[in-house]
Amino acid sequence: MPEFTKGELEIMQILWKHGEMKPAEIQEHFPWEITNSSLRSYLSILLDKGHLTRHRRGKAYFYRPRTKQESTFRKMLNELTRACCDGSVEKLLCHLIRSEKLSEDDLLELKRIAEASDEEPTSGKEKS
Amino acid sequence: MPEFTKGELEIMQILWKHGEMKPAEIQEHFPWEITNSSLRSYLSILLDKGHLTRHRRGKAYFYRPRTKQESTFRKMLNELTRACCDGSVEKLLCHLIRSEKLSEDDLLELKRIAEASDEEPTSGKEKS
DNA sequence: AATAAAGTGCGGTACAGTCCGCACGTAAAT
DNA sequence: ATTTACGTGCGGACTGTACCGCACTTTATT
Repeated sequence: MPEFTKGELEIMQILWKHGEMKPAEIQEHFPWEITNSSLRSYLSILLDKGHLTRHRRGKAYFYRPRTKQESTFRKMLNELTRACCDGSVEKLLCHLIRSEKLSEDDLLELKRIAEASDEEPTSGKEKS
Repeated sequence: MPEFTKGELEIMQILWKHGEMKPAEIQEHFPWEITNSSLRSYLSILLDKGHLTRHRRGKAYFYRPRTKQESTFRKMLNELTRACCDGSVEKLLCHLIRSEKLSEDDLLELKRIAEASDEEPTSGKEKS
């Protein structure tokens, strides 16, 4: 149960970004060509799964996300960590830093964030 | 084309960890109950997709990963970043740090790694 | 009230993913 | 050479995903 299929995830992204939309609007923002029909198939599946709500306004339904981007992020991150980093967040960080995805600026930013969070730990999990 | 399906990814994990195994061995390490038959279905799919090689030893085939864990990591990370962090690695880092997944020790480690990579950038991507 | 435009519900096809049984091959043991 | 144990190949069933057309409903327009 990988939370979302490819198409479903696309829709969630668009909705997370724009907040509330009707099918035709989502269709316009969709990253590839798709008919309104297909799009609405996804929408009703997401509705069934409980990831979306909708309510009528005018003659169309407007869809709104019920599942938070944040919680999806965590699930995907957990999966990634489990699958490719043997469940270790440390390995994840190492991979991340060695992955060439980070620019010089990112590294400095990272250091800054780490120091800030280190000094003022608002949500740090205790390990010892 | 999400690279691997759930079942396929499980097998890749096991193989990444143990290096080379025959079906019966993989089956034992599989995280849930599955028949040898089903398992082998996955294996032949992975073989077709080119993610695995196999060669006979005794009367059984031994399977070995052809696709690297590292490259899978990158693809999954890209997808995660795109889907939940608007494509920004910075946001990914923020999410990560605020996600309560990191312990105090992790943060210190993070700072250490960041400093090390900062001083000796072996694979840093230029941004400016 | 008739029409046009916009939107919905429903159903349907095609293919991928998951799961399995069974007949056949192979190699060692008797 | 026959049996037994282990392993493989093949094909099948069932479910989910991706995708779409069409008939119907609703609202605004004239």
